[in-house]
Amino acid sequence: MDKQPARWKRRKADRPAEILDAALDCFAERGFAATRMDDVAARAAVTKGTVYLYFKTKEELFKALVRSKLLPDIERLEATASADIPVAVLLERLLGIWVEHVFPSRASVLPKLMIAEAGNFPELARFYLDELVKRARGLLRSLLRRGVETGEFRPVDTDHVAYCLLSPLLFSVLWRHSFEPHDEAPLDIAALCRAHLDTLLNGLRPATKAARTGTPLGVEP
Amino acid sequence: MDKQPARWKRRKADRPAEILDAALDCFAERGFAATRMDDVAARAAVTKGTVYLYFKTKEELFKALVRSKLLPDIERLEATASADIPVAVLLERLLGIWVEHVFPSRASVLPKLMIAEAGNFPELARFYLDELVKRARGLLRSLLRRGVETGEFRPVDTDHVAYCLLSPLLFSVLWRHSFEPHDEAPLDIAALCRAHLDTLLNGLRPATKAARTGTPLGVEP
Amino acid sequence: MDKQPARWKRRKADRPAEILDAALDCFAERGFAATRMDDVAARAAVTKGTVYLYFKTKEELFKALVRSKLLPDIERLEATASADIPVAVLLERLLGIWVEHVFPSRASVLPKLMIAEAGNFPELARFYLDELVKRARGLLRSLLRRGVETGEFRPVDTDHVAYCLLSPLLFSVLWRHSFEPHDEAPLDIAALCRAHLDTLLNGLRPATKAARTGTPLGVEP
Amino acid sequence: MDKQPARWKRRKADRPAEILDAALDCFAERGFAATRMDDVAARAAVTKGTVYLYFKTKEELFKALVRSKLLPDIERLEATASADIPVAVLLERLLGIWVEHVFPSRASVLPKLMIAEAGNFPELARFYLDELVKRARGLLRSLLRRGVETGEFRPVDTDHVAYCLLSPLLFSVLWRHSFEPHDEAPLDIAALCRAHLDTLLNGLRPATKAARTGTPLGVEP
DNA sequence: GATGAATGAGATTTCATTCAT
DNA sequence: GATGAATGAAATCTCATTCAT
Repeated sequence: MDKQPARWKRRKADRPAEILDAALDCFAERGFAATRMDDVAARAAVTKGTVYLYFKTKEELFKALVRSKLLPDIERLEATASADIPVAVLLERLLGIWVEHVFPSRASVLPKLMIAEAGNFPELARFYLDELVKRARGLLRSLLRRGVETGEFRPVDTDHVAYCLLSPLLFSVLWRHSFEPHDEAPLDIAALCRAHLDTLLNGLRPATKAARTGTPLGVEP
Repeated sequence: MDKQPARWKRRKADRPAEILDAALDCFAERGFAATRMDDVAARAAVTKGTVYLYFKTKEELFKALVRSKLLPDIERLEATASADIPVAVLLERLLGIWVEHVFPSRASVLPKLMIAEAGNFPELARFYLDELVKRARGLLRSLLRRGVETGEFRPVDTDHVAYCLLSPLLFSVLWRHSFEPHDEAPLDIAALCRAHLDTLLNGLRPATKAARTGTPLGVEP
Repeated sequence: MDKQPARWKRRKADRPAEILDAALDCFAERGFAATRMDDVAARAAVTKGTVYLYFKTKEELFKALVRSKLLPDIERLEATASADIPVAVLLERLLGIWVEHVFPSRASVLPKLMIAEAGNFPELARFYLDELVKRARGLLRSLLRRGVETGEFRPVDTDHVAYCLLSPLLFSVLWRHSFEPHDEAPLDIAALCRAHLDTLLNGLRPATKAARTGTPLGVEP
Repeated sequence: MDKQPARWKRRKADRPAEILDAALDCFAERGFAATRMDDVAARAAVTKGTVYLYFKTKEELFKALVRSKLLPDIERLEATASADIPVAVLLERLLGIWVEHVFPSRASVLPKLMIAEAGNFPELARFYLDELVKRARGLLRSLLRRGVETGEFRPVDTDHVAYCLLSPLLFSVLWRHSFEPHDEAPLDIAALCRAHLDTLLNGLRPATKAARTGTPLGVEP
């Protein structure tokens, strides 16, 4: 009577998605451990009990979050990379997607969360490694190999150059969700990617006759 | 008589350092939140009360840990970088230090911890940013600028290339403490640094006449 | 079309009974507190809401269960006991009913439940005491008194011998629902009742001259 | 400052025993499930945290309680039963101990608790069965067998008569902790044991010539 | 009548922190 | 200085109960 006036209003099938969104925000702000289920519930505008209605434990919530937010991105990147055009152009497009869509999305905290919590969630770490990291790594490696095979790039250790290709991208999202808020100026992600692409493609360009006379590493013995 | 004989009156002056070492291990394994003060105390072979004797709170312990473990490394790098030799050689040395000393040290978890907890420890994040990140960033930027000024490198956006230079190094320690244990093969840090240096120095090499006729980014407009 | 066709419009009148049966099973397996309304609903193949449609609270469900399952048994026993034949024969029949019908029935957990929860359900305890225990106790007492009055039994403290008569029967159902599953062999309820009846009737047989010369308790002073 | 005036007063090694006593009281009153750890803590005059300092979970507390309170009683009974005197005298003594020490003790709720919770604590049920029930059962069986062997008792199914011997004793403690508080008059445990012993010993007395002419069960076929 | 999404009070359990010894 | 028993606030998770549909 003097109780709640009007609960049970909504009855959506997207309650789980709403909760996942709320969880993403909370985990992004405070990390996994420091986020309370109450926080998630409050941000999703439901009660704690409702969260538990859809996710059996906090760990399951975290896992569901990681699982649900990742595959779209990697699939988009994979689709882009399958086009039959020069590798350099593909790389430019991939970095463009990163600048335009990956970096700005709220889901870009997930790599940080995964790195931080991999030790505490071995099963999830393996999932993330298999479904995301290895696919991305394989994608970059195959692009680099293709470039080398077609003569677009000079021969390099493609396995490890793939990490070099990836690292600044990973760095950008980590930085954004850790130190950027405390730094004087925000990271210019477009400039970073431009500089990265510029340096890398130059670094991979096949040696010309003239260039070949220089020392490979630019270091005099 | 039934007590410990005065065998190991351990040097009391070392207690704090021992506790910090224990804390480093614990935080490395489980992260900040999941580490209990009991864990730290047990690993330091003291009681919880003793930990509190030296560190007022768990947060203070974390801060002291981060503060105490960082400066040696950055100072070593700064010292190395101040030598008056070609920048390429300096970079090679820096990466050598990374491979030999930074990467293998237990303290290499700290970047991961800091990235994970920056949001929860603003004050510490600022300290880490000022005393470590900015110094490292400045160091790399000044090296790159010197390379450009002396003509050793072609003109580039040194501010952002500095991040590209740093990223694979950061990646290596993050990887080591997150996914490496779940991956098939361990990361070959030496190979990574070799590939990184190779690509980067090539990418920074001033354009020769022949090279200059190619498209800068290797991309046809 | 995508709903259930009107196949099994189950008789609505049976719902409460079905729920009570489900509740009996659940309470039997886990006890009152450890049984969730979800369990009961699931076993009755309805939803939780339906259970609440018929039973206002979990306590009411428990009370209704106890109330509904008991009277048939006691009434059967009372009917049997009213026959005008020797008490010894009556007792034999009563124990036969116990062996054949009471012990094997699912409702034989109820005494255990009542003993366990009497403290938490005073009102129900009083109901059970009045409607069941006292009636059973009165029945046994009157049988014993009749036996004494007719000279079939020797004079004894019928009030307390009634408890002795009852105890092994109670024991049998308690045992069945507590330790029997962990014991090596199941309880042979028929043998138990045979031994009980044998000992008791012998113990109640009027002393003969020869016997009377022995010490009453078989104990030499 | 305006905090607690004087905690940390006591420092006893018997804290665990105090908590067990408190738990016994609480479980006795409300059963296992309905007892909150707060209740136990409050009755032991400590805080919840202290209870968890000594007992890892509520289940462990229950197990420790059962384990700690039982062996003394059974050992006392076993010691008594080992005396080399007529079995009838021994039984009289055993029932005397029951009346004087077992029945009145607070620990006499434990059988009720064990019966109620055996289903939820299989491991504990097995412990109780092995360490208590089987020992008691074995003790009674061997006494009865000895009586039969020495000719003090007539030949009977000792295995099942043992249950008949035990049942009224078990009944007494169950009754005390379930329905007695709701019944008009308390159970006269001494009278019950007297009646039990009287009936049983008479029932076991070897048949005399005169008695042997009667029907064994007092029932005409 | 039946449903089941949602609630919210309350239970167990954890752990950083304190302080008498 | 060192200890460790004790605390108490807070977090996770459960579940009896409600009520719009």
